[in-house]
Amino acid sequence: MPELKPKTPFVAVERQARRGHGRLTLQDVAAAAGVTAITVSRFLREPAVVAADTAERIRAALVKTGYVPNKQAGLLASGVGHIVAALLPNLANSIFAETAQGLSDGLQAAGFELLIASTGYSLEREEHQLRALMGWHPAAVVVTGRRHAPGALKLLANAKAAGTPVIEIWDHHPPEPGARRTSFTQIGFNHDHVGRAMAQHLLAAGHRCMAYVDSGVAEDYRAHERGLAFASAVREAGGQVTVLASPAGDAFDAGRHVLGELVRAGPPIITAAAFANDHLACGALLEAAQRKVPVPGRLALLGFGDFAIARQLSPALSSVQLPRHAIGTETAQSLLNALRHAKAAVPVALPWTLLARGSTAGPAASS
Amino acid sequence: MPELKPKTPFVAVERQARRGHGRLTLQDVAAAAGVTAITVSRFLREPAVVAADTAERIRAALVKTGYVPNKQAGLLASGVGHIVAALLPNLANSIFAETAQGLSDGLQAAGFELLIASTGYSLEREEHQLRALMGWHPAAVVVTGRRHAPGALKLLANAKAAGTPVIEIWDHHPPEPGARRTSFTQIGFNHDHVGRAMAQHLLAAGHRCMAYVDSGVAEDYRAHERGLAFASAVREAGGQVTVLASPAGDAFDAGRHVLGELVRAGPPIITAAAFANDHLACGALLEAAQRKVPVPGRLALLGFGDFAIARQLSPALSSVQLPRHAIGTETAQSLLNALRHAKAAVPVALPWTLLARGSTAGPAASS
DNA sequence: TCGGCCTTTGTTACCGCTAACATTATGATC
DNA sequence: GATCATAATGTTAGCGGTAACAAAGGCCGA
Repeated sequence: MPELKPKTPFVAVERQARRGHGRLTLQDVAAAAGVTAITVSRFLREPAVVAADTAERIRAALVKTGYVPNKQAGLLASGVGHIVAALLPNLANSIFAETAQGLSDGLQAAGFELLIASTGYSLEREEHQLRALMGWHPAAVVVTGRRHAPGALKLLANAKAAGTPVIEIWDHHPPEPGARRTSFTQIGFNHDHVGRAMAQHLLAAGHRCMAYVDSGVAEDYRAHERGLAFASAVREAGGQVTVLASPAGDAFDAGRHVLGELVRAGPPIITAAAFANDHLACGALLEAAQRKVPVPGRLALLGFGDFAIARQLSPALSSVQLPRHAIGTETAQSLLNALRHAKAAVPVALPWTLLARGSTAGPAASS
Repeated sequence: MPELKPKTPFVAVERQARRGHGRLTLQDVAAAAGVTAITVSRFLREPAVVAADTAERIRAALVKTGYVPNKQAGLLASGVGHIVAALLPNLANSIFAETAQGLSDGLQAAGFELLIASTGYSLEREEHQLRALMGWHPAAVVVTGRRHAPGALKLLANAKAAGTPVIEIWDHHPPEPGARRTSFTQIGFNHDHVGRAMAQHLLAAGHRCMAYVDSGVAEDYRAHERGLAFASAVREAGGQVTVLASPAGDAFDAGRHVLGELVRAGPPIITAAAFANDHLACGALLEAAQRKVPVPGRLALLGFGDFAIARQLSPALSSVQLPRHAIGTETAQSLLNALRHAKAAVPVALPWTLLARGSTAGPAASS
């Protein structure tokens, strides 16, 4: 039966065929199994629908050829993808690294992949990265914090409008009164609350004159926000607050350096300090030990983040334990649910705990 | 057989059109600019080739529509992509987090994206993740270490054969004599050398009876390898070595726990210990301080990794400084070069430094 | 013997973009 | 002004899959 292919353009200039990119395709597998591409495609997605013996041949062909499906093509054709794009300020910072790990853990189990980029806390870079990531048409987008460049905001709003879940992590904050912007699902905690709780903790111990040591990263608005809330709470209670900026560079060293300023300050002398993160606080704690500044007797120290080292020092550093890993896993869960049920992801306020340890123990030295 | 299937059925049942996935396409932009899709496509890739006024109209159309190119489609059509797939044991571990950050830094500048996954040190999970990542047809693949499951090895070999650079990071080791496997580009350092250097350092300080405290992660072959090399070197010099496994869980706590075993051991008593990482060593150092075990007088401690905390303690912890971040950036460089010149990535042995600090200072207590 | 229904497989078109080739407008050359 | 190189844009086909539809064959009851 000579295949007469009726309408072949006779002359047909035999245009230079654009050869494949050299990879194995469904066609190859299909040929090896004696079926057509669509049957293999079906087998891969829903093995039950192909006949048992065909399935067996396909299975063999898959193994023999070592076929790896091209997800670009699959996504293009079906419109459903399995990429989640995530933007974090920094991957090296233990705080975000654990969140990334949590995300990865939660997503991998469900067969999603993580396309990740870091912004270095810069909104400009965030927008740029976001634009690049959106090109992959991710199934969901995860960004850090609720502040974004206008262009980024537009991209996110578009994505949301197109049904792509958009989640803001590491924050959980009521919308600003004036702001007229699309709201996205937030998974994290309220930094104002944490700042106030830090203040309460120190006030309860009898401190009146305190300091907040801000992060060395100027763009870390969350640390700044905690500082503002801390200061408000202290002032409302009739206390005084100094806000110190910590130098850039190694955070332990920065903390050590800040300790000098803290003990030198006054009158009135500062009897307690809250820090933007545990590394700063640990640096100060270590420096205090070296200078024989009694902690908490002369100066109480309160960290943020409960890094592993915090409880190892003596006195142990009081700190705020955060759902670092949980932010990642919760985000993954929320996101997967949203995708499964085609509804918006639900926001989650995650719990944090202020752990009172030695560095803020007992009533303040009234000295 | 229903001979020749003539041609189009005239009436053409107006088959349900498979509408687009709702996103903006090149067509839309082209329409807005009064040109065809290909012209916009060209403009995006090589602005110089379109006429100045056309370019202006296209630019306007792009802004107006807020177009984001579909990279799946682009990659499918052109075969050139900008995804780099990376597999790391763990993203939360500061050691790999910094490498991830380095990779991200190096790649983002060149417009590449990072598709990342973690293996939890499991070769099985590695193979699984790798298979998933390969489906995106990445421009390059980065894996950690030189040990892989057979299936993973096959995938990597296929990728390499297809011209995709494959890089193994965090290791740099001559091929095993017997092993018949494709060799991949390695960027990292030789763990045997480090293990031996650690031994030399302690031997030089006069220690004869020592311990190596292995990682709590059984699958971390590199830590194990350093331990073996350490033990060999010590024994070759006539010393004795005990290898201790550290308990799983928090590494500081594990280190604290191990310290008890170290001081209890003997006779002959152990006068120096090398650790699989700085967290373990710091735990031991802190515990020693608490128990009033003189360091290095009674017991010298040597870490690995030079984590930020190491030099903050007193005595400061001697440790091995690693190119954590550089492994990432070097890998990115090597990979970009390889892609640009279509040749294999060059392997790189990166430098490390043993930093002698207080915890191993002076000649050993001869006691 | 026939049609109806189900199971299994195949055909066609299309996802959004780009390589290769084709075409048209423009200017330079003789 | 005819010829040809050049610049700018358009046309067609195809990347590797999948949705929608179609068809072939088996089984069944009437």
